[in-house]
Amino acid sequence: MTEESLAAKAALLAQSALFSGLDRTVLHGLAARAHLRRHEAGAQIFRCGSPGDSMMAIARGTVRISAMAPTARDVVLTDLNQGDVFGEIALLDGGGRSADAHALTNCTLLILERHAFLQVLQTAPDLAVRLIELLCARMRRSDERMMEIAFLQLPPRLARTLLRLASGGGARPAKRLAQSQSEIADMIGGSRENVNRCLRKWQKAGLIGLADGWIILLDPAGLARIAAAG
Amino acid sequence: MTEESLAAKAALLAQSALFSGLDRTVLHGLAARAHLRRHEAGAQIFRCGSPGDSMMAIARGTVRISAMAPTARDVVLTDLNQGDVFGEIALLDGGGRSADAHALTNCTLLILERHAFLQVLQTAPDLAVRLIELLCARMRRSDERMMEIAFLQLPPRLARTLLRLASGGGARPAKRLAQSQSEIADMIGGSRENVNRCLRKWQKAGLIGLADGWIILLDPAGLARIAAAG
DNA sequence: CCCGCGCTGTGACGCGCGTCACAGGCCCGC
DNA sequence: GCGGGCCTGTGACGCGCGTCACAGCGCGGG
Repeated sequence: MTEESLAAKAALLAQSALFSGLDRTVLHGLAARAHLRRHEAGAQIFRCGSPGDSMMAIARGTVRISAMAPTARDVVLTDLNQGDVFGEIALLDGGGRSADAHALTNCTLLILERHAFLQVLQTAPDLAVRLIELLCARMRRSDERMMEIAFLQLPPRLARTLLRLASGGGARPAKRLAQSQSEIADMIGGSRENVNRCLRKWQKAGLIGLADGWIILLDPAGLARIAAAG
Repeated sequence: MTEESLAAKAALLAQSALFSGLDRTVLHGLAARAHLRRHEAGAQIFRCGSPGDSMMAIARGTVRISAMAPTARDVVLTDLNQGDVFGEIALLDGGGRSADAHALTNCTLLILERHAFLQVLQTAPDLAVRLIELLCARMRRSDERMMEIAFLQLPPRLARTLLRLASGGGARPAKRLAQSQSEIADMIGGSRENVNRCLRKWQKAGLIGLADGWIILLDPAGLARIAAAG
């Protein structure tokens, strides 16, 4: 392994929220043990249940985490981009993967193996604290998601998702969303048809615009009102 | 604070999976900073959204964690007993409580404040690793729960819950469950009426027995088959 | 003793939403 | 230009399940 590739890997690691700002020696310790892997668009990265003894940080590209129902339809849990990290749960407790991951675009990942990672973890309390924070954040998102699914009807779930896509995705509140209606349906665990009906109703009400496959948020406050309803 | 109460608190802490087996000095460090609190049966311990800067370990009694819908009905997330620990998420990241907690029975809790806990955490890598394991386990349970809610109809959810109550609750697979049908309905996020209908159907099919408010598991394998179905 | 209250047990009804079926528009490759 | 994708758009239908309404039952208290 050359010095350059080591520095390059360290730089890639430092891009992710989990590792940024860590001590240089820790970063280099991780980088020395990490290796790169590429996946083509559409390729399976891992599947739910398979043994997982590594975690990944995304160096380039986007990865979709999804879960499959025993029967047919599956739900998109989240899409991850450069700097995001995934697969850490299976790595940490040595269990199987709890979801599927596949590459949405061509992408290159930094792979950290379990035993190597644990070695570094022992010597780096900062890293442990970061991990704890990461897991807490994951817990909260997961809980929130669960509440949504358990309590909310389809329209409020849809409204929340539109607002989330608008604010979370781009730099500042984008108002135009590119995702297809069936993609959105998968995200909220609903059917494409009902998403369509709901969107058209909101279009007629002037809350959103639909044109060229774009969804344009005209009245975010109105959507927020729907999102808050039972 | 007397020596006795310190040792007593340390002993109580050591009962919980999170702290058991930790270094004595760490345990005593935690115990010195912990204090006891009692709650009467039915009392609210904290509510969702309230600022949380402490975590609790249960010294005695049982605590119910539940989440309320914006509208009326609320779901029981879990019931915790002696040795279990809760409220750690809010403590760790300083955010608000993500659920409600109230005392099911009279109970006494060991309270650990945020700043005190973080102090100890800095100096105890073992504790950090334990915490990471705990959070991973929570994540997995939470994910599993989410999948259940998202994908399964009421009958398989009910079957899973019966089996879980039977195996998780007592020493070895208890076959008689004491919970009322409305309690079970709250656990699975369903209506009391439908739980009843489902149970009676299974009774007629010989899978379970219903007598005196007890639910008796006659054919766990049969229930498992239902639990596995879509 | 009787009233109230919490539990169980059942029928009727309605709504949300998944599913099927189908039509039209757009784009890309042969 | 023409066929086959993938998208949007809509009507019809059915099922699951929540809700309402009500009846019987055991138990503890005034």
